[in-house]
Amino acid sequence: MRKTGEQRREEIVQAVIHLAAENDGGQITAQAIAERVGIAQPTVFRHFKTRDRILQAVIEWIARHLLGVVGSVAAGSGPADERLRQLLEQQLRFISKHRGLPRLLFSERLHQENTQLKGAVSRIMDAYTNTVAGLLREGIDDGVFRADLDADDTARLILAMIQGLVMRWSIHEFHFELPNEAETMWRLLEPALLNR
Amino acid sequence: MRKTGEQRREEIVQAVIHLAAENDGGQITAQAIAERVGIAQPTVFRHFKTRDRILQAVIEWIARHLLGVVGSVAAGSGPADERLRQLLEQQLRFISKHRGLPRLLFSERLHQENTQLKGAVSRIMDAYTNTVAGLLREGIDDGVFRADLDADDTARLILAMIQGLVMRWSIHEFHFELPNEAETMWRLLEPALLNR
DNA sequence: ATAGTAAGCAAGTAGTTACTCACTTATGAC
DNA sequence: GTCATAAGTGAGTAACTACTTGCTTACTAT
Repeated sequence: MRKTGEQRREEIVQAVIHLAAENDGGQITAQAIAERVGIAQPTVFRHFKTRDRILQAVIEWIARHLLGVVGSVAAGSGPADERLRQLLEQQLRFISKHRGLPRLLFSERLHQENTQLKGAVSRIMDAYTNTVAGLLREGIDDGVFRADLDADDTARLILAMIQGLVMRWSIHEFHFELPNEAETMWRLLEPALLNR
Repeated sequence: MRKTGEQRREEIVQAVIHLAAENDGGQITAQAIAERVGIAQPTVFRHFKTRDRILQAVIEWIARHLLGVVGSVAAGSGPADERLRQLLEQQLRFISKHRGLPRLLFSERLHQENTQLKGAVSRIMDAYTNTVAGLLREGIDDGVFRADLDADDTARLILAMIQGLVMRWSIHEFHFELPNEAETMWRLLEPALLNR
């Protein structure tokens, strides 16, 4: 009876995220989680009834933090194009500090194992898209972005680019600096988005 | 002794691709493969020594066909921008006919289980990027595409966009027409790539 | 002090997995 | 015809999985 349940639950969530970041083929099993947290395997199930509940808590953690970054940058001040650029960079910077995130969010394994999680991921992606689309609409109204942009389509494509980029980073075992890619992305996006 | 080994191996590869396309949570196990092919489970291992060998053969099949599409369109005639547009559409059309492909190529499950496969996926992505980059360079030389484009960076981002798009399609359980998205993509890409 | 509560554990269970073994049977070459 | 070869099978097995059970121990409120 060393720590409270809440502390342990947080530790377990963090353990899963760290395990996902390790590419040594280690699976995210109750045993592996327990070893990482420093408790016995059955104790894991004292804090979460089932493995699915653990993954659910992990997705919630990711959603909270990932959308937190996006939201705070998008809601900032300054011209829309500058905020979008900041959003890209801050997002990539955050992900690069939490290597487990893409492997958890985009692993089909997880989705196959738990259909509920697929819905949760969908909802995160939708919220993300909506935030970016709102930022694009602001920019269109202000005359910064091209008037003929479809805000939703464009937001979805920007998200797709980030996803694909992060996946390449993950497949290449994090061997390049993810935040640097924000500038590369912006070089492609700028002439596509900006008015004139 | 109904069929030859080669026939059975091809059937097994196809079974895996079809199993991956099913979103009912079914796993790609030797048992599931055997049932689909219509043989006993141990017979699967008569044709492939291990499960990894099966997945390797599957990745090879995917590489051959996926890169076949890209290569034939890229090597065609006509202006580079038209060929790139065609490439996007044909690529998405091909993937939409083989729903299992993204779930196999991008599933972390596969990568965690077998590091060799990760390399194979990397190689497919590199070959893909090189083909697109070549097409971009042609267009730049012909004055169709902007001269200040970095062909490699741009090719990687286009691939990333396709990957992210296909992933959204997969997460949304194939509920939208993938090939239609080629036009949406092109609307964003055109002003970013074309000269003037 | 003590009683209730909640965290902890050792040992076990049932299910699933990839893979093996000993054996049978179909097919094609001669 | 026969015989080597290779496809096929039923019946395992060892390893791993999520999860349970019964019991112990630490902390807290009174």
